[in-house]
Amino acid sequence: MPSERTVERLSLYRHLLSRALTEGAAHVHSHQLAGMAGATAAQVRHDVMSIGYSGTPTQGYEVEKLIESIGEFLDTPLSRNIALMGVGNLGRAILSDFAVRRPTLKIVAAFDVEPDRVNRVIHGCRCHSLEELQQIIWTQQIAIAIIAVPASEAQPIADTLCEAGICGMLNFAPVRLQVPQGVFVDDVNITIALEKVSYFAGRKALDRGRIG
Amino acid sequence: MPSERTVERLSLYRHLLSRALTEGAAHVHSHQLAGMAGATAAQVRHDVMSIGYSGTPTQGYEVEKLIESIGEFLDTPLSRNIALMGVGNLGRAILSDFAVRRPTLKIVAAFDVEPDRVNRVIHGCRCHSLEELQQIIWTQQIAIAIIAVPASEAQPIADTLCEAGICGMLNFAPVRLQVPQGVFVDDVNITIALEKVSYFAGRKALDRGRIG
DNA sequence: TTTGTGCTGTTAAACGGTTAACGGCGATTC
DNA sequence: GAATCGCCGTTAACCGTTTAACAGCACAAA
Ligand SMILES: NC(=O)c1ccc[n+]([C@@H]2O[C@H](COP(=O)([O-])OP(=O)(O)OC[C@H]3O[C@@H](n4cnc5c(N)ncnc54)[C@H](O)[C@@H]3O)[C@@H](O)[C@H]2O)c1
Ligand SMILES: NC(=O)c1ccc[n+]([C@@H]2O[C@H](COP(=O)([O-])OP(=O)(O)OC[C@H]3O[C@@H](n4cnc5c(N)ncnc54)[C@H](O)[C@@H]3O)[C@@H](O)[C@H]2O)c1
Repeated sequence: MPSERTVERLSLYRHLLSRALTEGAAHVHSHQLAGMAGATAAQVRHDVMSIGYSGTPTQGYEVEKLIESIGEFLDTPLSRNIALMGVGNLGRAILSDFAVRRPTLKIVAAFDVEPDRVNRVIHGCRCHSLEELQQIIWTQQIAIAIIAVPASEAQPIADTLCEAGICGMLNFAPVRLQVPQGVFVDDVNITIALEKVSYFAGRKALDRGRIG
Repeated sequence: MPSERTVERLSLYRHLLSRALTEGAAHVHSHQLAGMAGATAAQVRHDVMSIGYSGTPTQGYEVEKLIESIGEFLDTPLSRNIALMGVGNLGRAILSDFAVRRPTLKIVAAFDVEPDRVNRVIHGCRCHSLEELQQIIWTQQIAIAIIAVPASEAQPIADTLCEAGICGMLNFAPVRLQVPQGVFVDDVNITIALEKVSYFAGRKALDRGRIG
């Protein structure tokens, strides 16, 4: 039962390792990976141990094998298919980002209410009307949804998604969604993140004598 | 010295309280605020105590006063002015969001290298060339920056910002930035967030018998 | 005025996560 | 082949955060 933070780090490790692999690295030491990830060597070793992989002394971890082990641990029995709810400014930005990069997860369907968006292909992803939601989620085996609709629509959309059998959501709307147990929700709130940065930047600046 | 989590919750409280205020609520109880924020009543009381505000028994917290107290605690001596680096898909989405909503922080200047974006006003925010960076950061008293440039440009941009005296950054590029001590960086990585959702959604679904 | 109720403020305990320490082993070198 | 070095795996301690428990008080009702 790993913590959320541990899962986040493992995901980060995998991305860093994939990049290192393309740069020709066959082995990495715990302190090297820690340096890339902004963690400590002890934490890396602890995380790696928790997924059951083992490196060798003096050689470190085999990059390819470690990537594979993280995948076996992180990649769930759920399908990798994602639905995007709301193809507005943020939704289109996310689609464009996924079109360029190729993560382990894939956005296979988008949904919107605007008639001029429905049935169009945006950044390689088809946009559907909400009536098709249930059927497409079933046929495409979609388990995860990204919520990028206006705040007032977020809860109704979440309800619909839960009824359709969605298991997890990444919510960008500044609302705390009410979902039944068994559905996982993670919030991304840029305003809160900015206020956090502002607070700690101010404190750090005071310590450094930049201001005050 | 509050933790990052505490600051995030305080910021969330303030937004919830502001909304409650517009809906006519003059007082709130700890368990009510906890319900809105997805926390526990004990945690709310603990957080409120940490900022030095006190409510009254049977009445709870005065919404307006509590908002004010959170503001006195969170709002740093830093100016509320933010710079946006990179006016691409994500940058424009963020600008449009800030143009609609009115948070405590404000994006007062944007920067890009594309000639057709420079000197144009996008969602009410003027886009400048990088040559003007240092001067505008000084004259506009900008302390915080949002990084929405391609991954390959993120570190150079971060270096430039640090030299210009920026105290904090919110980084959307999938790179871990190297910055001097005294500069606070927070990362928002959508891919990692999605993988986290996928992992825990899969686990929860297993527990609920939705799959497997 | 007096009593009762339910909330807050505070302190303490429990929990989880991070960090440190150390034994063991593989590789390398002499 | 032996010894040395350095890194990994594991356990334990430490620290911080969350959670719980309780005393005190303000308001309402009688
Ligand atoms: N733009 C950003 O950078 C940003 C940042 C943080 C949070 N957010 C949040 O993300 C959400 C979307 O932001 P945006 O800037 O893309 O807004 P937007 O208005 O540009 O886009 C919203 C889209 O959702 C569609 N929509 C409306 N109701 C719908 C429904 N019931 N079902 C499906 N689609 C529906 C609209 O047609 C529109 O295309 C908002 O809640 C916003 O607060 C945005
Ligand atoms: N689009 C998303 O939803 C999303 C999500 C997560 C992360 N990201 C990350 O955010 C960053 C931006 O994403 P995007 O989709 O907006 O990319 P984009 O290519 O659409 O926009 C990047 C912008 O940065 C500008 N730019 C390039 N070099 C610059 C420099 N040196 N200084 C200033 N501006 C410069 C470009 O001209 C362009 O306008 C990327 O690192 C991306 O990986 C994007």
